[in-house]
Amino acid sequence: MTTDAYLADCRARLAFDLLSNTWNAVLIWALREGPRRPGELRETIGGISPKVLTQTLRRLEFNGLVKRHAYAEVPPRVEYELTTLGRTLLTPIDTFGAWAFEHGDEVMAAQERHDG
Amino acid sequence: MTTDAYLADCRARLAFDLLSNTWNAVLIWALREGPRRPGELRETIGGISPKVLTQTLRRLEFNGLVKRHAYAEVPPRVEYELTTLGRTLLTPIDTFGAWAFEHGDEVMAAQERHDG
DNA sequence: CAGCATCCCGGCAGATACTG
DNA sequence: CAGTATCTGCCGGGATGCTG
Repeated sequence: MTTDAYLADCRARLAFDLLSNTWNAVLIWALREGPRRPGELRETIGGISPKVLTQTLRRLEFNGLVKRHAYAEVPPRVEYELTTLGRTLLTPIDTFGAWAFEHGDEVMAAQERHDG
Repeated sequence: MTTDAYLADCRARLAFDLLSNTWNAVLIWALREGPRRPGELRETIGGISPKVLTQTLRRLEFNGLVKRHAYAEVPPRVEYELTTLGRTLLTPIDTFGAWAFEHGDEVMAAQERHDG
């Protein structure tokens, strides 16, 4: 354990706030192999509306995790790419993915148990 | 990277949903060393209201991450404790804590940059 | 002390329609 | 195709007061 405290105003909170949205982690992961266009992202992810996609990407851009590239063409072309900082989140995200892969069943079982 | 895909309906979403609340990760971390009473938790964490504390603990209990022990005493005494499943989340949480410790400044710098 | 009931607020997300 | 504007609903979070 590297963090000795974890309180209300702890800096560690920052990392969770970054991924506390429905799509943030999904988009970072979808961008892991390089620049992608919004259309591509919508197709590969599925279930995300164009508005929410833009909204989420801009939020990531605001936090310095994603860089936006706009090309003056017709029809317009835009690409989003992970920044160096954004790329450093891939490993932590994968840690949680691995956890879910291993323990997801237990969580769902507990949920169903408390339903009845 | 252990997860090959990360889409809208991916199981990895489960892990982020678990920690997508303001206090979930904070409470798990605060319980890492053993059972704690609500009063203790409020004191060590700070900035969380009694209602939200109970609300969050019950949510964790629902997901099988925390166990609640109630003792029939006067005044009433209650303790919350991490389950085996809940304890498996400590390492992933610490991964993010370490990330925030290392990259928190960069995120805050990016935020302030996009403000002006 | 632990916890519930109530009311309120803000942000995320979804659906839809429209602009360049 | 990319993005915006608007409206809507929902849930988490906070404040307050009351009960056992």
